[in-house]
Amino acid sequence: MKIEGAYDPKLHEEQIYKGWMDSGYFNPDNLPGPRSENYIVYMPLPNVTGSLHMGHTLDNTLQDIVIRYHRMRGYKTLWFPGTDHAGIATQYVVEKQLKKEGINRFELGREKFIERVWEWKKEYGGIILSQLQKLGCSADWSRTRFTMDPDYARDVQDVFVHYFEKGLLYRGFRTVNWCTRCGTSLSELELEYKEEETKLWYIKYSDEIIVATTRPETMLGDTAIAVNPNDERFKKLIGKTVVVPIANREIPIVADEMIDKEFGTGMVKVTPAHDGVDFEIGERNKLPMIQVIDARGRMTSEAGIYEGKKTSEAREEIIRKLEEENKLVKVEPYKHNVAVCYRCNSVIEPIPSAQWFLKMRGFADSAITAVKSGNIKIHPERFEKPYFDWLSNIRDWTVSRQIWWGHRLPVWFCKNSLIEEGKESTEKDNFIVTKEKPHTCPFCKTCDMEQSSDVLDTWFSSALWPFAGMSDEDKKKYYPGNILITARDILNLWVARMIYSGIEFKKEVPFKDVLIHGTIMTKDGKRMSKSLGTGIDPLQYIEQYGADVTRFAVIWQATGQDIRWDETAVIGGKKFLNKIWNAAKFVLSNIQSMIDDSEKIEPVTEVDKKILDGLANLKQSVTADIEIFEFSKALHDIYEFFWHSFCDEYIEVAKIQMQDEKKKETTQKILFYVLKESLIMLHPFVPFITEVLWKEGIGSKTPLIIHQW
RNA sequence: GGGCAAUUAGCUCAGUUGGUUAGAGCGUUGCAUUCACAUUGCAAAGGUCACUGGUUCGAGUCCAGUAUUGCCCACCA
Repeated sequence: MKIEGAYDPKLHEEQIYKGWMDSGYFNPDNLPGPRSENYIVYMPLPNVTGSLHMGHTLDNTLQDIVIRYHRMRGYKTLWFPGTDHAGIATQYVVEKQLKKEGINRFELGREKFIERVWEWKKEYGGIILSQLQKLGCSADWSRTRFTMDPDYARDVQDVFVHYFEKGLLYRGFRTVNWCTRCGTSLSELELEYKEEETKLWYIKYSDEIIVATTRPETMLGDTAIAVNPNDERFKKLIGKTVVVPIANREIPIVADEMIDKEFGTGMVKVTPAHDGVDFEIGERNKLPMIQVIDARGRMTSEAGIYEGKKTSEAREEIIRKLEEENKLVKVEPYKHNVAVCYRCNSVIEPIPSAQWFLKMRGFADSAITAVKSGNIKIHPERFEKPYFDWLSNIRDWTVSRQIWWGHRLPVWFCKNSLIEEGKESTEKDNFIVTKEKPHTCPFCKTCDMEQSSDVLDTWFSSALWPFAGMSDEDKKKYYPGNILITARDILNLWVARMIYSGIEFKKEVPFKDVLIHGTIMTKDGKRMSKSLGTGIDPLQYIEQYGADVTRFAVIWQATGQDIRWDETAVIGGKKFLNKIWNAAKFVLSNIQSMIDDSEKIEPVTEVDKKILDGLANLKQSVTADIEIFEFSKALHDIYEFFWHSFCDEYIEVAKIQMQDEKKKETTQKILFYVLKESLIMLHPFVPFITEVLWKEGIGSKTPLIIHQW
């Protein structure tokens, strides 16, 4: 009983955490008791480049609550931690580092560059995980995985080969979203949109044909004009041809349902090589592709005299030329969204290239069924709608990336039958898919084959997180999990992909519940962002007030809606911890020896009865609330009970009751009992202070972390 | 263009299936107390529950519409 002074988290948190680590109780294999039932959580992978922000703090505190609660409830609990290699993001970070040294990755070469990334990972890659430990997260760190670990990589390659052999993965030459800075393709989920003030140029192709465009420079790659088949004005034009100005090429006029009669003139220039929609129109109408912009964002030789110029330069010159030729009939100011790379913010250029695609229809259906059938429940339910919408309209997923940091494709090309660049075959006539490097080339029988230089989209590997890279035993024992807790922005990007991957490879959904929590924003309702300088650093709170206060402040506000961060919740947390500490100090200094509370306490007075009833009711409601993920409500209720019912009312009366020899013993028992039970209920929320009081105040030999709820 | 959410005390938010004087944290005001805690206690002030209409004996709570704000999705070039 050495609870003295005021509570100082700095004196305890590190030591308490070490005690937990040493106990081994984060690992389900070390937990005492029968524990027949699993409770498993797969941590949403933080990027290896990450640093703890408010989003992580909320997300991981919630996960820690469910883990700690179920551990105390006697489950075999396992929280799988790890980091994501975050292909583009990490490559970008290391490239910036190189830039400071005055070199770029091409000068270094692929192998040396990857070595540098590994070095970077070794030095900084553990930061986010150690920050989660500071927060008190009770994940099983002995099972930490990294999505580029050898075991993980092997599983990723198996999956690739599996998809290919099932005919679900194909190579195609298509117009894809391309980041000219990163030099890679991107999936639609990796794009962000930025509003841009631009112009809509009306260009006259002939007297009858005028089109409106925001990108005049792509006209050099036009291979058709399209109109809506139901547009009476232009029906007579369908099937005729027209000459593209400047390029002087004859192109057909085609019909396509996709064309909006109301927009612009109702006629559209079709550039299959440089626009996703146009590519599809091109496919439907069997139009050729003419690539006028290259992978670096410069005009190609197909652009004639504009070859080598940046698209912006080419645009200006083309507009000038059109004016000279009287082909520019109107210019309107126009506002629209341009796609930018989610990592480097560069404008996305759709260009045609050979990529690998995963057929999504079947997977999407299985992911839809998993939720519709109730095998997986999404909370709150309203998030089911965007999930279904996205999966219903899904397109094949571009899984290849032209960067260096990532899982290299297990694809091998014959060196002697390589096909002209930009015209790669989509047939299996010059490559094979296999995990091991082949001994002899099946095509030319002489070369030693060359591995594809592409790597996989990062999400291809994170989609396998609930099982990839685990030991064979863990794969059997610790799948499926129970719940996935995350923010809404990765519901499709990641959660949906884990669901169908789990069904495909484990024949069972990876978790039963998906809990989507609110997003933490600034007090003004702005998104917290490092680059905008609007972020609030949770580490600063942990440093100043301790992890418990930080967790308290986050949960206190996490009611399910988005959170406008309220600084005063931190003050509230700090006061509450002080209250807990002092109440414990009072109770423990007013009892002579440790009380055996195993026998039922018989209340003597009305207040005795009231507090015991209150406690019993609280326990019931808190338990129920945690089960339905109402963590904030549970915390508010404990707070209310502990502060007002216990401290303000009971303890005050107890001071008087303890003067009376007839009531003294019962009062002491109740004080002790209510304190103990309160610590138990508070533990998942504020684990450090409760464990300190449990160990040093109550003097329990077994830690609170495994004490029965 | 479509969808979702929010609008309740000065600030940030609760308010379950419609039912007596609408709650909390922080802040404000007054009083008290060095007896676990001034990181305290007691008390108080402060709200036409965005607006309009409807259902009902009764609505912050249900329905319709309006306004404002935020988020997401979308192939209007």
